[in-house]
Amino acid sequence: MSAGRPAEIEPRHRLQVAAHAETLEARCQVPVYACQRRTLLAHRNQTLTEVLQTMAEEAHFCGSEARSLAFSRAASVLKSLPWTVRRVQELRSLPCLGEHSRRIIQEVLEDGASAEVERVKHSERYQAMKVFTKIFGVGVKTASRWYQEGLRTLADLQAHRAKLSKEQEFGLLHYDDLNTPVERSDAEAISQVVRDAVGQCLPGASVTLAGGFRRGKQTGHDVDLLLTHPTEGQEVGLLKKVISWLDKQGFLLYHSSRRNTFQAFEDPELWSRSSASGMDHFERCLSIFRLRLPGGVQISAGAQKPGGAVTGSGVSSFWKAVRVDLVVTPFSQFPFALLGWTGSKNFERDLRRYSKHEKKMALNNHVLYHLEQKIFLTAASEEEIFQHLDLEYIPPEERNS
DNA sequence: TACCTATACC
DNA sequence: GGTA
DNA sequence: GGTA
Ligand SMILES: Nc1nc2c(ncn2[C@H]2C[C@H](O)[C@@H](COP(=O)(O)OP(=O)(O)OP(=O)(O)O)O2)c(=O)[nH]1
Ligand SMILES: [Mg+2]
Ligand SMILES: [Mg+2]
Repeated sequence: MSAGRPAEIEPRHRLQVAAHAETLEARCQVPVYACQRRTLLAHRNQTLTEVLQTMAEEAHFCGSEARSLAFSRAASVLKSLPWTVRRVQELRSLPCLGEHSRRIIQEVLEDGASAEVERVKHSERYQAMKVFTKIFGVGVKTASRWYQEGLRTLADLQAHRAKLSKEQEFGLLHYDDLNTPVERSDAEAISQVVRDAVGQCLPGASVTLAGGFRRGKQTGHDVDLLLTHPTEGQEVGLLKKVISWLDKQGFLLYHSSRRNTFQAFEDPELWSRSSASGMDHFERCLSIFRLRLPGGVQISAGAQKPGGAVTGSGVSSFWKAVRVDLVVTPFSQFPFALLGWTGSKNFERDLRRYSKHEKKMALNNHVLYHLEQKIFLTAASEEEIFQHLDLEYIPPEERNS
């Protein structure tokens, strides 16, 4: 003031929060692919990622998969940031955040909420679609058709006597259980039961907890388990035995096995499968476990659910239904299966997109193939797959993209 | 304007 | 059309 | 919806 002119700006003059964010923004060049980023479960932009995920879900409900993907990627980028976004300017150099995502973020930063997101959340269609798609066996198409027909609630479905598939019958019967978060302790209990089964069926075989729990999540929508045996070929036929053991012991409410006859392909473009030759390797089972609850615990029952006492809601059950995915894999493919089944889904998609576009390689749950050299790249661990792709290794806990 | 992950099975 |  |  006494000098009669603005002072030279020194670092100590800057607001620390903004300065910090700007420094980080300038220093961090956020990569476009999720598989190049480290994304922990706990992050600093929860409110913003939630609104973007709502937009992704709404797009999904409208059948706009590409739009859904775009909002989902935008959310994923914010999850990986080492700072809390406080001003929209901090988004300048970030990938996957375009006009629409920025506008929504700006609204939330300035007003605490986005009018558009609030409208979506309160819309009749969004709410009904959410209820219907939470039924196991019901996707957007079916939910959308029911909504079109004027149905809005689970009670409407029952009254309307809507035609249901076997899966949907099950999904409706166990609606509450299957939409109750699975606890890590539940996942561990189920893993142990499967370990016991596997120990009986094939000594030496292993059981590995994958999916969200391997990434460090405390709860999940299901339990993903990988089975293998260190001697290639020994795993053939394992799933059938394990299912039969579990069923005999009364652990299974439902199971649907699929023989995944995926085979090495001669023609690179033809990822052929050989149904002939009893060489069907990959075996999968989507099941619903009957998990015993510690004494007294109960989950409210919807319709007439066969889990304890009878009738009405708030009725005591002595067990709950839990979705369990079992996958048997030959030892040589185990690292690919583990990588593929650990997720997150965003991480998987970008691993595959990166492989194709940056490395001219094709990745799936079984193999990594070099499209030009026309060779399969073998791997004895997840680390080796990242090495083939010239990617820094990202541990499971940092794949929560 | 093309692309957006992968893909067999129920 | 739905499942991971 | 966002990127190349
Ligand atoms: N390639 C591919 N992998 C998928 C897809 N959906 C899921 N996965 C993979 C990545 C997931 O982490 C893993 C297990 O799928 P889940 O649906 O059980 O998800 P996750 O365990 O991550 O979360 P959850 O807590 O079970 O909801 O399988 C998909 O559409 N494509
Ligand atoms: Mg899971
Ligand atoms: Mg699963």
